[in-house]
Amino acid sequence: MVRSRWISDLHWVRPGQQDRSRKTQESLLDAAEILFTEKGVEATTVADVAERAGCSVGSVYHHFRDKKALLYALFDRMSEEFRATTRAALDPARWHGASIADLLRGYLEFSIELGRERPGFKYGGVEAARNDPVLRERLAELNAELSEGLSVLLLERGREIRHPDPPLAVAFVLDQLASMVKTRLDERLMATRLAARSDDEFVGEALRSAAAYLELQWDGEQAR
Amino acid sequence: MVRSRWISDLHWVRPGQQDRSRKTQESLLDAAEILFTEKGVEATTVADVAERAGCSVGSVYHHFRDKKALLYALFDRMSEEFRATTRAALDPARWHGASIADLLRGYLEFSIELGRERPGFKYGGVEAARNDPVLRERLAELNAELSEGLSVLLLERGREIRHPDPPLAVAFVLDQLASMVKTRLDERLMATRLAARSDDEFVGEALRSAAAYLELQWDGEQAR
DNA sequence: ATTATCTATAGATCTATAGATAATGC
DNA sequence: ATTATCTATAGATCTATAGATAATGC
Repeated sequence: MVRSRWISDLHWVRPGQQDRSRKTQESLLDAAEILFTEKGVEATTVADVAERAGCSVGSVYHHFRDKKALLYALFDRMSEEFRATTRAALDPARWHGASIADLLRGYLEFSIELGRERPGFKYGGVEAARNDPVLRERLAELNAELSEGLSVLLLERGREIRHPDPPLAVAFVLDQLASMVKTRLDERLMATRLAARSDDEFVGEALRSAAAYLELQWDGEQAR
Repeated sequence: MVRSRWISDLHWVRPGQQDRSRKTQESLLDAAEILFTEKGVEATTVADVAERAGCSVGSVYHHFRDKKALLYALFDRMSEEFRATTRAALDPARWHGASIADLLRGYLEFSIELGRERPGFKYGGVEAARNDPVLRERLAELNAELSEGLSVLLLERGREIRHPDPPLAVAFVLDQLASMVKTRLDERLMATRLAARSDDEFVGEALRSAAAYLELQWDGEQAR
């Protein structure tokens, strides 16, 4: 039986068999991650990616069936990293004894750092995914996983919340923080009035806002 | 002296001299607004715009020097509408006697409605502007104008605010509401957990959050 | 007579492939 | 012998123009 040289019939990626092959493939994905994020997928030509990766156009098509396969492979790679990072971050053992305020601070600092380190992530994921229904769907799943995990951790600490509808309040506050981080990380958005303030100040006010909205009570208060 | 037939040397738009000319031009801008917003500027071809507007490609180039001129003209048209609408909305007379909560509710309902009616606006303006430095700059000015106006109205009512730093708090809360509305209006973003809730519930919680964060006090409380 | 529109196409740009050349590892 | 890379280019797509045709308003 003749097996396809490609991993998938839909979005073919050739599995590299030599070391240099895998290296080239990684360079291509690295180049694509930067260019796709900076200029968008459409505005980036296959020649741009090849040049940045230091190889030829022909090489790109040796590894990836077409431009879309390159995008999908990049998305896969980023998904895996994102998933691994958030799973580690959500590990309950890591948060034993932490308050809601601790959790939210951790979440904020985590998302800001992730977005700064890997611009491709921003918050809410690859810009590229916005115009492709399949990727959009998968992106939604990734974000849902993070949001779910955080929700559970927060609701376990529901005693701290005096807002009359904790599930609604938790959903709201997570959306709120995510939106704000996303806006803050996207330097292409209009410079908002808050952009001039430091990250510390931003995180501080965001926490103050969340605490006030959730009507958090700390342990001393619980006994009253 | 031979005068250019174009309004500007940079982004030429031919001033229509017959009625049907102006009509075609409007149809082209209408078509561009929809297509550019739905698919993005790059993914939209000049032929797409012409077809949607019900005219030929040649006609597009009779009215607009090139594709970029069409984008700029569209941006101009939207800027003017946006400016007129927000100026009317910010008219101090309109808000005489209103509390901060009234103002914020007005702002939220206004932005949601505007974004729904004219998808090109969303919140924060034309998607197209994101990849063009000139438009990005002008978009920032538009948003700054709205944000400035709102800030003034809110700070005039500073007595209601018990947050220790009212200017910071107002900047923060305006950014917060803008980010959330933008996220909510962009159906291409991942379906957040809040997406299932009604607009009323969304506005209600957003106001509750803003009031708690600003530590608003109403008149009855001021006297204490 | 002038302005607006259409059809047809030149020219530029980009994706993807064919075929030749170089490197790797059994 | 197989795998990876490069060069050169065919084919598709898109922008923009040239030149012919139709509509408008003095």
